Amino acid sequence: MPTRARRTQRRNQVLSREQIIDTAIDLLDTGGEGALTVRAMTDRLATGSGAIYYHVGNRDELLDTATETVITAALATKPARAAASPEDEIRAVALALFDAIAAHQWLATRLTLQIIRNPVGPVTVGIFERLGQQVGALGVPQPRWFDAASTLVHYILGAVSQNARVEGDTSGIDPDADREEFFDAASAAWQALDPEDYPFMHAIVGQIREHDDREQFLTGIAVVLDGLTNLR
Amino acid sequence: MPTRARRTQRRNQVLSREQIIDTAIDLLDTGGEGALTVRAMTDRLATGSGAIYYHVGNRDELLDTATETVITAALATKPARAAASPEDEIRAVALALFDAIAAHQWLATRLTLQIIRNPVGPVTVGIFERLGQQVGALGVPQPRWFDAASTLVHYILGAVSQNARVEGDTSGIDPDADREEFFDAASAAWQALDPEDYPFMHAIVGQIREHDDREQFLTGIAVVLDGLTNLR
DNA sequence: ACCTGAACACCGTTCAAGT
DNA sequence: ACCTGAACACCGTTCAAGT
Repeated sequence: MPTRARRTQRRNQVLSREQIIDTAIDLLDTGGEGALTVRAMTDRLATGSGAIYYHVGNRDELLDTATETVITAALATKPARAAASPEDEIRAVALALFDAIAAHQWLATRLTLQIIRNPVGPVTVGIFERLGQQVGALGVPQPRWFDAASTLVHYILGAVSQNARVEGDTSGIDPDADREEFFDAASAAWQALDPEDYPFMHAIVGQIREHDDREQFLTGIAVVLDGLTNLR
Repeated sequence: MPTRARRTQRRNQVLSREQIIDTAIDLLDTGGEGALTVRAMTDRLATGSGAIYYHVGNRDELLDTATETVITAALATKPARAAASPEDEIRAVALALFDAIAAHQWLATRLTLQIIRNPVGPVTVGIFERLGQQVGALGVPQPRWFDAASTLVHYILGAVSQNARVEGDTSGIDPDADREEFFDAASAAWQALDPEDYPFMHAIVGQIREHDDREQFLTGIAVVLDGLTNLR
């Protein structure tokens, strides 16, 4: 009769699941997916590998839980105050995801993976519900709600994933300088393409150089929202 | 003076780079990214690991080359005949990518990865050029070409990636039966969600069950195209 | 020039054993 | 109940050596 749970555990539980997830996220942020090794975890947490497996099952589950933690936090942004338009709500969610992936590069791959194989988890459901609740107010008729929400999710996740920066090679010292160099090299390469075969790339090199990822993302959302308005 | 290259090589070159890439693609298609191991390669090709490294550098490069091969082939679909509309052209490219990922599940992750870190390679450039050439005809003004093409690429790759099926667990015997079961379980889980908290998910369970991925994809493209028309 | 295959450093995961 | 850490099977990659 467990009316009162055994109060003193055998030993102080020194390792919590939460603690494990937090250091996992830390390792991922610092060195990308490759840096999340069981041994790196045991070093940081000063335990044996068994201790980790006692709490988390396996590496893949750890990755999924880390994803869930970050995304849930990102979605927890308060639904704006009172009179926000559906467009504003959608933009808020989209930008929250954009920023989450900017802060955690490894998320891009993992997020897609989770949506593919765990349509029932809090990540997939959370994103769909949050965005989906707005499409009605947007003027989309009921029978098209799923189509509309899917289009939004596809665009947002696609854009956000492709804006993630290079993973693994976080070895480079100054991230900004890296980005500059990266772009210089890319521009040069685009310029070098045969204009006969690649007229479009030639026409837009300048635009690529000057564009701002976040602004372009918002433009894309505006395009999709506009299109959804005409969905009958 | 190498006016005429040494005609007889020391030994018949028995292993070609192309051959290596082909078996890599085969392994990937059969068992997902996890199945592409150097040892599996040496078994299939009856060589030592060194032979493979002589031709390809490393595993990551092999994965990239495989991606390049498949995507290039997919894009090589002839640009429809004469009078195709820009919308038709875009749809043709989109569906080619859709089908490529359907046939090669591992592509989803790898394609995004390549676009992120190799903006200069044939994959990124090929996709952008092919789609981009149409946005002018669509009525998008020059200064917005990059925005328009990006929106298209983001949507298409997002949608196409999220339609990829579960990787790794190709262990299940009958893929169709699997899909059925998978959907039944998902539907049940969605039904079980609290309708107070998840009104949208409840409203669309039926739509999810009945929808067709490919059709929905085309709807999404129509939405984006429609939105692009108003991009000034 | 092209290939062999042993060797190396490093993985994720398990499990008997401890407290 | 919670943790330890040696052991296992398996990785990707290198490299001296062969032809």
